[in-house]
Amino acid sequence: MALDKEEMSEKVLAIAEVLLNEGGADNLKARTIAEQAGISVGSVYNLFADLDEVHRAVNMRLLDRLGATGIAAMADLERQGVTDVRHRILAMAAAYVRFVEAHPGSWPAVLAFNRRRATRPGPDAYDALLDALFDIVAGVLKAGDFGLDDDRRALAARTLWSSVHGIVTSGYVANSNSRQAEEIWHQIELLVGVFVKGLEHGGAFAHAETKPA
Amino acid sequence: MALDKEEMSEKVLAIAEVLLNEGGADNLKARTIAEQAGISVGSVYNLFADLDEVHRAVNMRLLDRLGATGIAAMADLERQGVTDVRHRILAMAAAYVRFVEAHPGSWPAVLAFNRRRATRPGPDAYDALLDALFDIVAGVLKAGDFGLDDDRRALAARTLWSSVHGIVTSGYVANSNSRQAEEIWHQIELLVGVFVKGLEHGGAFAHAETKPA
DNA sequence: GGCTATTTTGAACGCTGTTCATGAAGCGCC
DNA sequence: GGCGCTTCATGAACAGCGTTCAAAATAGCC
Repeated sequence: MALDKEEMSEKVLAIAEVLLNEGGADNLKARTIAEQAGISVGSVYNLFADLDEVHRAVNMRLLDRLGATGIAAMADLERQGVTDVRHRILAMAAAYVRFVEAHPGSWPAVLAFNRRRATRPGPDAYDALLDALFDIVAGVLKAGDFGLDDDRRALAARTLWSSVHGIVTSGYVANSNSRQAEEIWHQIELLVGVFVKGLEHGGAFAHAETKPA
Repeated sequence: MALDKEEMSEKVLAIAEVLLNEGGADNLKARTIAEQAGISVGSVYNLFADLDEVHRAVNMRLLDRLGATGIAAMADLERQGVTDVRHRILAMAAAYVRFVEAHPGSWPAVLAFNRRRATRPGPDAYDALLDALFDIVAGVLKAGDFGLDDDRRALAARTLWSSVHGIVTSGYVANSNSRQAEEIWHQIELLVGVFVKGLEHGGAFAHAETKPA
């Protein structure tokens, strides 16, 4: 009859996700969660060490889902036979933008989340999820033949990711006007355009080219 | 003898900046400010409407200083006779990175700061400062002749800014290892390299090129 | 001095995250 | 059923937060 421990945890996380999405990190309150889940405040702390762990768990779910939609977008292109690198990157970026738009409140919370209390040593599951996202982008870059070694391609993937990420967050920190959505997309189109063109013309090694002059 | 109202406000802001830098937004507490400034809690609220206004004011000071260092970096290059666009952009980015590194705690607070309580209509002083930063970048792009009209160049400036911004924040959200500083700089070098190369080869109009095919 | 306007004050309010003694509920065993 | 033991849910209680506001102190003026 009563919910399992794990079921209740998921219920709590679902509630937490809605709260985060509606009002950001400040809206994640232990008493609200308890009330909506039909349990007591103390029980929340029985399932999770503190609210930070709840927030962290919600973020991981979001990152996980983002990765899944990214892979799905890739699969779609594969099915359609799209091989053009620029198009594929744009499709990835579009998936990212859609995802962020679908989570207007909780995505800033994902970004602003400061995990300074984690155990010091080594990368955690959080970083693992981010790496998985990088790998997807790196896979797309692999398709285009830019004469990049593995290290340089991975660097390019991270750079591209960070840049798109910056465009999206810069745009959404401002106002969520309808014009902002256009602005974000224009920036992404320009970025991907110059990025691909730049890679084609060896811009990734601009430093080495300039030096011997 | 006693401090002027404005002097006290500046003292409060100086204290607030230190607090933000040391412990982020959570470390900005009314009672701490009052204690360190030698006044009572209520007096803080006499100078500022609430803590958000204090935070906002600190952020504005930081953005102001960032703009000043950017202009100073530009002037340095001018004096040295550096005209190469790539070098100038890299110098700008370097100034930005140094600034962020100099404010490890308060810079995330600037970015995460959500100004949703401001009066709805129109851009405020906050946006004006950000626009000033954009203009600096746009000025650098103007030097290079990429065949861009004003709108497109402004878009490219915003894109470049957002991308660098994304690289820096992505890098710093992770861990502040010494390796991270290198990673950030490698990403910036690659970004600027492909960006300039891409602009030189008309990558900013990749969409128009691809369509008629 | 006295009178008024202004400013400073800190106790008090309502909210927060978090804890923990208390009690209820399950469970195996006789 | 009765009993001991463990496990878990509970919500009052605590410390801390931002913010307010009646009262006290101060400043300004005649």
